[in-house]
Amino acid sequence: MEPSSGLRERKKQRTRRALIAAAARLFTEKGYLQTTVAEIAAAAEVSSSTLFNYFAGKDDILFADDRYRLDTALRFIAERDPDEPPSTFMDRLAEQLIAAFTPTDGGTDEVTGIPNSLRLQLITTVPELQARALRLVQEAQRQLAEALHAAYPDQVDRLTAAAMVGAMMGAAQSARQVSLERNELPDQVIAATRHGIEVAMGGVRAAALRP
Amino acid sequence: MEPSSGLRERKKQRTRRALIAAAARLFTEKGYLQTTVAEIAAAAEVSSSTLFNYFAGKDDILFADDRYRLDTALRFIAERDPDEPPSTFMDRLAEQLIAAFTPTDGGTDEVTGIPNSLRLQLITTVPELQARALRLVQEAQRQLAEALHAAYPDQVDRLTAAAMVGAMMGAAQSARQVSLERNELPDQVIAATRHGIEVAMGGVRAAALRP
DNA sequence: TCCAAAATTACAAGGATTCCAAATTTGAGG
DNA sequence: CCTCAAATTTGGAATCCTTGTAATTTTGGA
Repeated sequence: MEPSSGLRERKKQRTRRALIAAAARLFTEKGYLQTTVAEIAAAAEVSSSTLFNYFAGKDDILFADDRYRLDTALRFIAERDPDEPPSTFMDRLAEQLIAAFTPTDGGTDEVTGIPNSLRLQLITTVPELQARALRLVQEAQRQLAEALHAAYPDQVDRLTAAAMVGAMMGAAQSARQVSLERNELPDQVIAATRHGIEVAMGGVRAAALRP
Repeated sequence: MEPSSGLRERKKQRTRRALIAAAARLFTEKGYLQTTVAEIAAAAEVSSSTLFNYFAGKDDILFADDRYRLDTALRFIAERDPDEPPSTFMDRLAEQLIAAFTPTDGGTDEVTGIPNSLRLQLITTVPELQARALRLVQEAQRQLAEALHAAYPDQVDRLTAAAMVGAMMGAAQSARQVSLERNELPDQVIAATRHGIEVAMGGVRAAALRP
């Protein structure tokens, strides 16, 4: 029982990547709605049944690596300096979130190899995918808030933690959206996101100081 | 051509209400996923085709009145006292949003007659409906931000308006969610929402004062 | 009463998703 | 190398949502 080495495991990873790659290619060529699950499976040389073994649905293929991103942020919170006060920590977390929101540029996802531009275009274009993305963000917020409370159990109660995370993420998203709708350049999108978080930070800092 | 009186129009409204009522009843009795579109149509004594004439999809039936709620908030912004400064206006808007978030209690929706408890339970339970609700919230935020900017074109730019609305709504939602997950009473849910908005207001007020 | 517009309907088709049982492949032990 | 149990894959049926179309019915006004 080799958990991460055996042939079986390697083959599974290869199939998984093949499915993601096939989906990305077809979505780019024909669009999301015009691509059928059967076509993706065929392009990856597996049956449709197998596709559903790997992903819960057509939309899940695009969000295959989301747990990875979230884990990065959760680790950032968990591994904080135990002596750092909440107020300055929130400032650093803000920077971290800005970085996480960055994938506006022309790169490709580290884990899945999906071009960020494709993902972004699909999320803003296809209602079904926008909805999926929003659900993931909400779940991420939940966990971030929980981690924040766990990091400062005596100084930040669950409710305040949720409010702080919600304010930061909500402001960041809204501001970012405005910039994206203006078709601004990546640098400007990041600046807009930063501005949004900065607006929220006014209240977040105050909440972090008042235990 | 009587726009809102004729028999034709009245009959349409009746059919619409019948569909919503049938859906609400069946969702309550058998659950959302277990209820088919055909069953809803049959219970309302129309064909499935007609159901799709009235609603874009099964999930839309539950959100039939959302435009109404949003319009209320938009009117609140549009009809502000032209001389009121942004900072105090935002305080009043905050109260307004808390009220809008209130439907936690045991009442039923004014427009559709759907019990708030049913809607809330379904939204938190069925992923598809949660996603739909989140998309509606995002769209509402967009319009609120636009209205806010329109109300104070010289003092609140679009980006800051979006950030303010995003922070308030994000914080309110997150905090409310925590309270709901604890199965708290309506009063406590409202208090939690208020707390969330209060956290966000710290930054929002500052942004409203800095033109 | 008669007509044109508006609604409703039946029906077919396409596609996502679930389920299940059969067939295949893999890993490990002998 | 051989064999077997477990893990994977697969084909295919079945259900349901959703869209599109063309026929039919209903409605309001002339």
